[in-house]
This record gives sequence, structure tokens and C-alpha cells, in this order.
Amino acid sequence: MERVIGKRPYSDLIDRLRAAGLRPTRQRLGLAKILFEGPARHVTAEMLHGETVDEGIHVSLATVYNTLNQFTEVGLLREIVVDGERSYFDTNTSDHHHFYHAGSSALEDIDHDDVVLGPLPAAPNGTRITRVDVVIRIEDS
Amino acid sequence: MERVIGKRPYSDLIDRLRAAGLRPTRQRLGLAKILFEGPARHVTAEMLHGETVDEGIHVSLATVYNTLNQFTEVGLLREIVVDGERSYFDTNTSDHHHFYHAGSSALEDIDHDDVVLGPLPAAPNGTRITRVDVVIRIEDS
DNA sequence: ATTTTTTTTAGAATTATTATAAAGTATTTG
DNA sequence: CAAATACTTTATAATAATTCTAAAAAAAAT
Repeated sequence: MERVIGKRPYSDLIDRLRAAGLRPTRQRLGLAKILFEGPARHVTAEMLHGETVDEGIHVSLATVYNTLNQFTEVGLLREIVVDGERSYFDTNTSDHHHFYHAGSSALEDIDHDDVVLGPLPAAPNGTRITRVDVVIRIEDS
Repeated sequence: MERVIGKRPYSDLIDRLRAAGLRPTRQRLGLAKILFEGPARHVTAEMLHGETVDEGIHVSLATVYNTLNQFTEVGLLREIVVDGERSYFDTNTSDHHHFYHAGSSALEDIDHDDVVLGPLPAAPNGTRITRVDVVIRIEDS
């Protein structure tokens, strides 16, 4: 994530939110900063909320949920479901797959090209395929 | 002991539960009958509980959850996670994949051989692969 | 600056599931 | 078989993740 020296620190994020039709509010900017600075990552609402507390940003848990859902709707995040308990949001929105560590519930990205799929079966009548998820479950050996 | 085929209606299920180390109680037998008679299917706890009510069997929801978990532990069922809200249990315990219909939340089995996977990426150090799930998400077109 | 629209928030509500502990049933033992 | 033991079921409470509500706050439009 390159940052141009001399620019106002949030201007990239402001533009990004505006482009997505979301008002660049204090809380959305704070969350976007945490999410999109640094390398790609996987967060839950609870994790993200914890980080806002650590940083002294005041954002309610409800807003964290709202924001994660909105960011997902506009394509800034991708929602991943691996176990039934909680939802993960992936800042890597490209087409890719996941390792799921059953013990720690941690996710790890697998590059799209590292999983080779043959031709997919035909979708049932009246439907079309919108996404293919491959989850490779791993355990400590 | 000789067993007369077709004599006692529950004897197969009783044997199956016993073999799995589970006492063949009235409620477990009732649930097993619903689950394992007829073709393979995908159920949630709520669905299965609804069916017991329809059949006039009295089984509490807690027991339905307990039983689904126990059946899964002993390999009589396979748990499938596709969206975060609820867990599905699949009476087809063979290695296979799924279509997930986003609109109706319905699952459909895909035969193992209908999804061809190339060589898998190496599991991270200290871990081993225990399962690979392919979920093909479909929507009405 | 005023109005309008959108957003945030605290807290209540919902949903799926698991825990608890008392009562019931199955199995084992004598 | 009956008594003792072990396992199950159940109603209910508890938990956890997430969404809803409606009032207050902030952003954008006028």
C-alpha cells in the first residue's frame, strides 16, 4: 500500500469510500485504516473491535458489524465461511482459496493458482455458479 | 444368533448404534430412522426436530443436537458448513462436495469424481491436511 | 446556517447452540 | 430378577454471534 508523502493521511481512504458510495465517516475511516494498511488479513468483527479499542478509537461493536457488511457489499472485503461460529472477512478480495487450521480457527490464503480445478459440474437448471470455495482443513501433525 | 430379515423393524439400526458405542434409546432410534431411511439428505437440527414433531415422536431439541453431534463423532453423519448461520448434517458420509444454493440455503451433493482437483498445495509446517471441501455457490439465473 | 439524509450508538432482541442438573432409562452385577 | 451403576433425556438457563431499534449525532445538500 503506497502512500504519497505530503498528501493528507486519509485522502486515499476517503476517495476509496466515496467511490464506493459510502460517506467517509470517522469510524469508517478508522476501520479502513486498520483493515487496509499493511498486508492482507482475516478478521472477525470481535477482533476488529478489539483493535479499535487498543488504538483508542471509539467505534461501537454494532458499527463494526455494519461496516464489515457494507465493505463486503461494495467489494472492499470478502466474507469467508469456514466454521459455523463466526464470519471472517478477508481484505484480499482476489479470487483465492484457504487453509483452515481447525485447532486455532486461523485462516491462511492460498493463491488462486495453487489450487487447480478441473471443469466444474454443470449448475442445476435455472442456476448459475457465482463462486467456488476450496477450504483445505489442516490440523497439527 | 440368526437374524430373520425383515423381522424386527429396528434391528439394523440397533446394531448400527451398538456398533458405534451408542445405546439404542428410543429417541436415537427415532432420529436414526428419519435420517437413514430413504435417500441421502442434508438436515439442520431444527429441521430434524420439526420432523419428529410431525411424526408424533417426542424428542427434545437438546437431544436432537446431542444426537446429531454424537452421530457425527462416530461417523454416521458428516457436518457441512456453508454459511455461517447453521450447521448441516449430511447422511452421505462419503467423500464428496456440494452445491450451495444461496437463495434457499439448500445443499446438493456433488459426486466426488465430478470435481477434479490438481495436486494440493503443501500444508504449512507442522500441519497435515485432514479434509478438502469444495463448495460451489449457485444462484438463480 | 438550516434542512435533509445518512450514520452511529447503546441496548434490546434474535438465533443457533451448548451447559446444567434433575429425572428417566438402559445395562451390568449380584 | 432386582439392585446398583452408567448413560440419556429433558426443561430450562446460559452463551455467543449477530441484527434490530429508535434516538442522538454527523455529514451533505440546500
